[in-house]
Amino acid sequence: MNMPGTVRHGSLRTEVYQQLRERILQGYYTHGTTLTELRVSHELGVSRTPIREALCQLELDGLVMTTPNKSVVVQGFSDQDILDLYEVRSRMETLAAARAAVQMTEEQRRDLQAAYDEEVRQTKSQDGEIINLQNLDSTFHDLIFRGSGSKILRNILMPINLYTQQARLVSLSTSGRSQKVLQEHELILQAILQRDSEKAHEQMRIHIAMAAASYQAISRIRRST
Amino acid sequence: MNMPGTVRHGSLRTEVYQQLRERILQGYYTHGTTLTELRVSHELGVSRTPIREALCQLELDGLVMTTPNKSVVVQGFSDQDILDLYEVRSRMETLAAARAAVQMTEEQRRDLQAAYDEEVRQTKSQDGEIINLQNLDSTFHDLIFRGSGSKILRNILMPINLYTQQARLVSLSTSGRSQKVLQEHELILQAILQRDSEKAHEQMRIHIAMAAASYQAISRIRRST
DNA sequence: AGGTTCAATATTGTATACAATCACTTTGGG
DNA sequence: CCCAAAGTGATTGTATACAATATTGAACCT
Repeated sequence: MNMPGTVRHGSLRTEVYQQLRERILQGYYTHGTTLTELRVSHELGVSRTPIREALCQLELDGLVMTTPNKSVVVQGFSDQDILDLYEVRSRMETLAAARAAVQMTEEQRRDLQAAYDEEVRQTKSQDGEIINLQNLDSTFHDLIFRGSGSKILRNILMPINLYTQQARLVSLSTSGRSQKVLQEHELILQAILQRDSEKAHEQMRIHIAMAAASYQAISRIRRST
Repeated sequence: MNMPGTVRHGSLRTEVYQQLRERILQGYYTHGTTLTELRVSHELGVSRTPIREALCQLELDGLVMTTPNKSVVVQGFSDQDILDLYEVRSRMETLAAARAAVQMTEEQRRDLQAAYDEEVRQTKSQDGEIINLQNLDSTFHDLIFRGSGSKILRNILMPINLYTQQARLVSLSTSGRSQKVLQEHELILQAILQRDSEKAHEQMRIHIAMAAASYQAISRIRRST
């Protein structure tokens, strides 16, 4: 991939995978687009091999559909899919938070606190880009389900967390939402630090319900225009 | 893959993926085993290309861990992982069942009924192999989360359903469990056919709790021997 | 004119060749 | 004798060549 100046983390395959995922999630490749290996290969400036491997992974994510001997077609997420995503997240992340409150190591607790502090800093500063908040939000949730001590939960929530990016971009760009996210995160953090499973569960439920409502409100407006 | 007489469904990649997944789930490749591409390539009699692609997918499933320029190492599932799996399934499949009760089309309802009928037939007949019941059980659950109308739920539960195979093999081999599974499935089926979301939710919760308890009891015995 | 067949072309599926990287051994110096 | 460093073998990462399959379009028949 022709990106001089950037350092390659991991293999080309990984990079292509992330690149394609981002392009689908951000709507660059829309639903129904057929991706021929050669075309993508030219677009990204690498050979077909890493492209194919990345597409295999996207297939498992459900972001593309592949049928043997045919080109892969982009699936993407509809607004309804995003809402379904919140429904699933509500059930899974509440579980993760409840477990994290009990299971997290001291180091993981410190990391979570640090992630929250960074969120506060970025939100206060005027040069806080949306993209930063997006990533910090993502990291906060990431730390929690990593701290749940459940490999299964981690495996399920990791991709879901990525998909949520699409919704975060919309959600966080509305005025006031980032402030609210911060408050909700604080309550979750407190509950986890206090090792209060039930409270962590409940605060996470509220947080995700709020996020879902926020997204729904915006997508309704967007659709009517 | 040198399997004369067998018809190839889909590509080599898919077949290798399924083969490797099965081998890991059935404990042929145990936790910590390093899989070099060349070795697997020789074992299955295909070139490295489809092997690599299959390994990419297994990585996303969390069944193997890959680090750049190093061999992939098998992760597999511990007993604790299996129990965590039931915890997740309980939350996700109850949701799927509740949604399916309302969302399923008439055709999907007929298919579910047919799947249940087949389970009854196989359970009654003496030549009912465990492997058949395993697959029928899997199919029953598959139909439900496909009928939930949520792409996200489907994407999450499909791999989980596969992983549950490992637990089903253990669980269904205990005397009486298959009869109980049948009864529980009947109650779920009824609730869905009656379009009773709450009942479907509750019956699914009970079903999975029973399965979890059954697995836990067995794994405890197995560990003590 | 419309449909069908067959050939040409494009695209995927697989194998292999080559480059980059890693792990291990062995050799040279202190 | 021990440690360091280069070299060697093994293994992954990438690219490309070839085979199998699908798609397209044009010519031919009805």
